[in-house]
Amino acid sequence: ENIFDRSRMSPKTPIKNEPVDLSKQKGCTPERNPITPVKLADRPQPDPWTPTANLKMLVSAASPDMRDREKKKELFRPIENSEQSDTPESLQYMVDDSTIDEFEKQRPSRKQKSLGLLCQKFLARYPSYPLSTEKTTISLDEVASILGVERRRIYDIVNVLESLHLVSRVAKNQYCWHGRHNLSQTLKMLQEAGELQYGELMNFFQHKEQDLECKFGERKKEAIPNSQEGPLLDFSETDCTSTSANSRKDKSLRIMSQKFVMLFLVSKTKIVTLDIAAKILIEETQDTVDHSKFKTKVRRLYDIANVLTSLGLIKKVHVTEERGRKPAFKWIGPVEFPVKTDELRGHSPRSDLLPGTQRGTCTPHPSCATGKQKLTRHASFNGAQPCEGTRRKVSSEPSSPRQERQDEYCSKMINLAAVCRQKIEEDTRNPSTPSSLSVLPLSGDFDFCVNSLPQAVFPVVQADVTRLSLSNGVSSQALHPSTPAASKTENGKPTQLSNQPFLCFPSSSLYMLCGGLQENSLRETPPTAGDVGNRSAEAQAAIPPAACPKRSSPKCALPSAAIDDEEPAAKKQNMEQSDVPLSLVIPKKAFESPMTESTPASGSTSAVHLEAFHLNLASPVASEAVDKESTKPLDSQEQEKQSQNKDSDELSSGKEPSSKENANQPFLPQYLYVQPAAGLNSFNFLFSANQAPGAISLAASPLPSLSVPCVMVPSAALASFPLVCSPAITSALSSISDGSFSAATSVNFSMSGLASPTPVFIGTTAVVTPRVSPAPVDPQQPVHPALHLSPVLASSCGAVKLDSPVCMGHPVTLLKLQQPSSAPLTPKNIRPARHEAFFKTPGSLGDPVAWKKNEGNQARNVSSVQRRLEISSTSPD
DNA sequence: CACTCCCGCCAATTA
DNA sequence: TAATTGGCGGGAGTG
Repeated sequence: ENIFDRSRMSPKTPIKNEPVDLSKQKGCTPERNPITPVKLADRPQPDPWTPTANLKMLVSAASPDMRDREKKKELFRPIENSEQSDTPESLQYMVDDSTIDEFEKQRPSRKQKSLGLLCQKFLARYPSYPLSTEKTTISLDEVASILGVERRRIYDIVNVLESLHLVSRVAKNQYCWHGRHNLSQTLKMLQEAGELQYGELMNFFQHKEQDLECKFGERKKEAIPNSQEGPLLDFSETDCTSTSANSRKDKSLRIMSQKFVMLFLVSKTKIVTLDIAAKILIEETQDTVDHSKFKTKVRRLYDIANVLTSLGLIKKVHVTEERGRKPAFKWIGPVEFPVKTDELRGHSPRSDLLPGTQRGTCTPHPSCATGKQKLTRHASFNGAQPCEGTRRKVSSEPSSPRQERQDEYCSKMINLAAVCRQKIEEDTRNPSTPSSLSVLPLSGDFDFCVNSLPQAVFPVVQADVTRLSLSNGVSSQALHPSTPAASKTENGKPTQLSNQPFLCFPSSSLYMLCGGLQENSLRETPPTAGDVGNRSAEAQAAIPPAACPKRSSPKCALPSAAIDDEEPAAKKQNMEQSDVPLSLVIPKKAFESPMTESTPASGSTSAVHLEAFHLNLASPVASEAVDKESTKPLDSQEQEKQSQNKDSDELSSGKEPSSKENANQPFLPQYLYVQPAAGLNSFNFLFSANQAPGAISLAASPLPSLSVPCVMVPSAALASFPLVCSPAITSALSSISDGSFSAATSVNFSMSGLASPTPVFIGTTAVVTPRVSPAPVDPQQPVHPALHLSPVLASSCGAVKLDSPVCMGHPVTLLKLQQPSSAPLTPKNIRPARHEAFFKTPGSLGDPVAWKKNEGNQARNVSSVQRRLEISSTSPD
């Protein structure tokens, strides 16, 4: 077919331009008709083709011509005419009608030009299972010319293939064809990553939102995983990548592709709707909600889907949901992979992944590959590991297993986040307000916020968690006395507070993210504690400075009340100190009851979910932690630091900000709050901006980062509100909820009214310890555990204030807080630098090492997830 | 009209 | 600086 087309087309114009021109020309082209007779089949019947055969044909035929043509295109255009004219066309031209029709046919219909088809052609050129020994190099230029397409299109294909390790980039314009040998491994990795992440979420969701689940469940699940996935992938693979280009690549098709695939692998149904996937991806990316972004994401997903379809991994289907029929894709590729994890992590993954990529260049790769590299890479590694680095990071290779672990944790975190987002999104959608996120005026900021949150938070969190025990908690404190945390603690809030992890609230759909705001630091908090921290916060803030305010305002609402009350003073102080944890919340009361209540009463589902969640997390975490530790000592440290930072940040940010003054408050914590409008099924998330930083810090391991403190609240519950986290409480909590949790404890939250519903609370920090504890030493491990969620009931106390008002109202609000304060909080180890960089903006930092990554990531915010991941990974020192 | 998604501008990166 | 990559979104093709 192609050939035909080519013959016709190619002669004329190579590719693009033609359409229009062609039309005219086409008229001319008639000649082709003669020629094309064959063509008939071409367009219309894509399927039929045999990829290879056609390809070959095309190639053979086209290649020569095509190449030239493309290049010539422009030239040709003019020429085309001539050419065409040359041919009988002119005559035909006359003929027009008939000819024209043919043209049309011939004319490359859109379908013919589709990326999927192009991909098939591309794939046809290479053996699915090339001899392991030999490597086939692919020249982009050559392929482009052969296939008669713009190079740009080839990039689209190659990027997706690269994400699956079917090819790897060797050098400029040069890719190495690996074939599908590694595909299963790659898929395993992705699946694992996805599962880890989303698994928890899944459970969580499932329990709670069964309803949603029905429809959404899958989605959510998927979504969750996705989010995680992204990161995971990123981490593992990205590490390198991230380093180099956080910015662009984060959003890259490559990453999106991996995430997308992860979703499928995670999904029970194996069906992923585009919208869900888009949402998920956006989340990760942080982008947000904008409709435009959504559209863009969808476009990209189509691009990816076309390639995956060509690979025979998915097929288009339609899913009928509430809203109606939605386009979706079903996974038709392999579902089970034998070794998955082990291999992946152990070696196979890498080998597979890497290998695939191949970069033989990077011998070192493995090491490099590992997540950390990125981080380190930046700084130290760059030089050291050129391999990948040189490459571009290739993208994602799955590099190291370790990373994966981290990733897992992270992913979990992420998943949660993702879930939240999804919910949010859903809510938004459903509800009247489509884009909840967008809702916030902050959009820009918003993005940041979001990004930051997720990214920073999650990743960070994980790392921390794993390594540190969440936040603060235990590990950090215990483990790292030296850490800032302690100091903070003194201030008033225990370190733990600062750490705070997550809170999950049952009901409604709010999402709050809290971050420390720069402002805080600015304003009030003098950087005392940790300049760095502050800075970091600032940095973050900086990025979106504008945003901050915005957010703050919105958010303010929420927490503010509660926060204000409590915190104000304390908070500020804390902030200064750096802590501030989640004061937002409130709650002392909560403590008490919460735990208990939560567990039992609360409920219900949510509680359960949470718990489950915890469990899940914990286990993985722990393992990961261990692994990581073993593997990466650095990371752990970093993580710790991060965690600390986070904690502090979180805490600080958490509270205050929101409530009161939002933006400017002394410290505003940054929160990201999202309300789901509609029905949210809800989750509410509360993140503290602070965390992000922390998270960032984590970077060390790519993964890790659960530490982030987040609070998720179910929308429903929100109404009541509830949650608060107070450091103090934490302890209580810990005891209450799970043991695990308690230890860490930092988290506290109380839910007020909601109790019943299910407030869930997840605290990273606190929890950690206990379970993990064993490994206390390694903070990391503990950390994971930390994540646990503990459901808490909140009493209605203070918490309510916070949220309810504000939160509830808006569909979504994100606040980004940067919270500098936090940094201060836990200054610990954290390197200031990072934070700064981290926060700062992307560019600014120049920091060395970690920064880079972090910065990059952050800077970009955009790509939130990835970056986060990256960031986290970065940490290493 | 909605869904797809091609096309290619142009920014980010790299050489 | 030039070339390579690749994000992004307009807007056209398709149903």
